[in-house]
Amino acid sequence: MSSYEDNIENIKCNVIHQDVVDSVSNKMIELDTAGELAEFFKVFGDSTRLRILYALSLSEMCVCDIAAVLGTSQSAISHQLKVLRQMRLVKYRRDGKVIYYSHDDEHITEIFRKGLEHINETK
Amino acid sequence: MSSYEDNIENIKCNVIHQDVVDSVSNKMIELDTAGELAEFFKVFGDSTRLRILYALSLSEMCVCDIAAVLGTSQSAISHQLKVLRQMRLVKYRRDGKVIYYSHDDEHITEIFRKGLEHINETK
DNA sequence: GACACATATGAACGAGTATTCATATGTTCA
DNA sequence: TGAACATATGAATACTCGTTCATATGTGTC
Repeated sequence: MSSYEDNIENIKCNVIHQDVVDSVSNKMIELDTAGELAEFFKVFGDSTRLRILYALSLSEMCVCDIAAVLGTSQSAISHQLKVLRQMRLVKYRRDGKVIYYSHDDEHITEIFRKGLEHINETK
Repeated sequence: MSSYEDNIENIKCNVIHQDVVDSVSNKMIELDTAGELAEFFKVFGDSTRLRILYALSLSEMCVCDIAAVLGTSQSAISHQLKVLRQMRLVKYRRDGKVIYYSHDDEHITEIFRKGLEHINETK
């Protein structure tokens, strides 16, 4: 049993193909852009938000109605609508006490469709 | 100051438009499906995974090369590749000691493109 | 102005998760 | 067989995030 502390530095990961690494690095997405993109997709990564977006693809709706359809508390819906608003995925209009939400992005439906295609294919 | 404990039940959220709620409920996405879809999009909600997927869209790569391009530890990359594998987003082939990863889904590029369109429009 | 109601929001709590560290597995080569 | 290396993985830690609870804000009505 030899002391492995001496050469612990050797137990690491080396670049195998420098040409591939260089080529990919040049065309690589910016770290900031990847961050923004991740933030965007993160919004779709929660079933409550997903269902809100789906419901709104069917009809403009007020907060109480969304809560009723999803069977979720008004507060939870409201918190999530704030996220969707900040991501510019939904817009709203006020009519008296009631606030109506609707989609604010034409990509949502397309992204949904691609996602559904994926999970249906891999079953 | 009256006791509000008596009618605290009244402070709640009521359905405003029963017709809309019924109509949307009928066409609503299944809870299970929404869950699966959320799990799928959750994968795109992390910048490390996003950058791995982006890198792989440019070229098939081994784990060490991916780590080099991203400037991340081999272990972190390996953990995330496991997630991507389980989601059937990447596949791999072994060549001796080296394992090469590549895309396993044609929807990835499309979904990326839609996401980028969104964040570019809302700037 | 007082009340009812639709919606928003801050704080707290619990659940989930990305990374790190240490180590295991699997393969090549001598 | 044993050293070297590419990759995988379990456990621990730190951080993020969704919901709940309590309450605030804003609007219409009497």
